[in-house]
Amino acid sequence: MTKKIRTRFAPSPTGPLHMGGVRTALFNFLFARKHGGDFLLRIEDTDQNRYVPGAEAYIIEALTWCGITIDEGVSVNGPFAPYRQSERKELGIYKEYAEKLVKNGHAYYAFDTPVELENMRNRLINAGNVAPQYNASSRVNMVNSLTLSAEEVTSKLNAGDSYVIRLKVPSGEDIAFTDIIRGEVIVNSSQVDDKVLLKSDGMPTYHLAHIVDDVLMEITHAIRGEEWLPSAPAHILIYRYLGLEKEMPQYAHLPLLLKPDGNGKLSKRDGDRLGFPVFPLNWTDPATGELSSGYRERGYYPEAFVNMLALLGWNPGTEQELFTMEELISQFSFEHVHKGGARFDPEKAKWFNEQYLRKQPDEQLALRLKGAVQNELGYEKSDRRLSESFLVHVIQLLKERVQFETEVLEKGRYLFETPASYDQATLDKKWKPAYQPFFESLTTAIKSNADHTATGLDVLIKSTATAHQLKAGEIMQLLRVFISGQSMGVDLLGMMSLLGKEEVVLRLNNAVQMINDK
RNA sequence: GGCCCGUUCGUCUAGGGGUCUAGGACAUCUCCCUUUCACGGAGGAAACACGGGUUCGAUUCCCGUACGGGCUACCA
Repeated sequence: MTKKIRTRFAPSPTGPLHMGGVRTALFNFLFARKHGGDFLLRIEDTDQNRYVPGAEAYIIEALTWCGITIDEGVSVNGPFAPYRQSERKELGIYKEYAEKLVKNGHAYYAFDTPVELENMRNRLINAGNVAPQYNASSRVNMVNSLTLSAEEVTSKLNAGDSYVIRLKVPSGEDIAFTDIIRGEVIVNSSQVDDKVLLKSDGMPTYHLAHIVDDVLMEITHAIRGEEWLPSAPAHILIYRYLGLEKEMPQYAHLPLLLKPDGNGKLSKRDGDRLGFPVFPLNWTDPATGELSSGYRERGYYPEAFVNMLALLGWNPGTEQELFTMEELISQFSFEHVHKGGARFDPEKAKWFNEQYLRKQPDEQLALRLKGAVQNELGYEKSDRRLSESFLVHVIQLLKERVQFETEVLEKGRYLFETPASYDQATLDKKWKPAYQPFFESLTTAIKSNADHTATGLDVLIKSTATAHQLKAGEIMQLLRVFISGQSMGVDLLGMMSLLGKEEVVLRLNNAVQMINDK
């Protein structure tokens, strides 16, 4: 009988969810869905000092925005509730497991004060040890249930002395485990310190908590970031000492997301520095009021964001680049997850958005554009520029020239507003007084012409040009500037047709007026 | 420093002993399309970190070196 696949994303609510965290959640989700399993969200709030209000809600909102649906967890509950470790602590489960380890001789009470720990480290450093550890060799000099008599320990415990429970890691023992992505990993236990399992405030550390919960929640695959690889051997040991090796999930350590430039992993600072979001959603730090921008507010489609993220460290083994969530689910596999870290490229992220923008139906883009136009330009409801036909036409003119919906109005402002100024460089370069009669008769011609379609205008402009012994090429650029104020932009004829006869005539008159005034 | 993990175009990556004259995408360059700018089309430049093995043959396997990353807390 094969167990039902169950994965979990278990973030710590210490701030907004980093895009690397979203990717970890995504891979957990994809793997679970692919195998018809469950995906859980567990909140690992065991560090009360780092707890940030609002972070948990942010995480849930971010995952929801991404389309990463949760089967069980803080937001939806489930058979293994509660899903918040601070609440699970009340169940006494962590202490129970920690004490079980003490009883079977694989963990011990340690009463050392912070000062004593500090002294120990300094002693070791002075002795030439670069990385001082609380381990098999140093613990013999410390205040713990291994060095104290049973009576002393009991009396300290009864007196309510502060203590932690540490894992008793043996020395010189090879610990091997199989990582789904990396294969066999072997570490000598001498490299592992006696990790704190239960803190003096009664809270478990991550090391103990994730194991207890993974077992209790019947997690089959623990998929997490590479930063956990060095402590994985300690986790293996805990499972072993708990007699739970058969229940141990398979571990998969994902490669990290690296900075677009320079060295190191992607951090919040890179976003500020290079001008791209590092977080899925906007986040305002409750303590400092500082705002970190999110992909959502930048105008990214969640589908584009997720697609981009999926391809950072994973590939389908084919040349396909655009995936729906369904396709990601059906094609995801650890065999195609990279081992090396992936440098994040903000340019490619934009490209993904552009691809998704083009897939949007014109009518929907127009509808959303309407909201933006109303907001910014505040037209009357009956204004022609708010009509669906006008807006859809705007979209058609601009759709393939932008990467974000917000750019439509930004780049196409002149489709809504009569220009207040004209591109001087083009005027200087192209304008000749001799052209004036042409523009005047073109204005008249347009005014009296019934056919205001792009092709109709094309014919009209060309014939008027011919009548003035001009070639179309000579005046087109000027016409563009007169109509839009700018030297470049959307298709000129399409733009004139969209604007309508009245507006075109108005703009042409304004332009000629402007020339005369100079 | 120690330990662990990694290393194919600038970037994300395909490829897992002969098919590699190393494929795709982003970015970049050139040309075409075009009234402009884009889009689109065509093309170009661009990579197996290095040194040893193993092998008839290594981008692919092994070992070193270099480089990069992570970890080295009563944080996760």
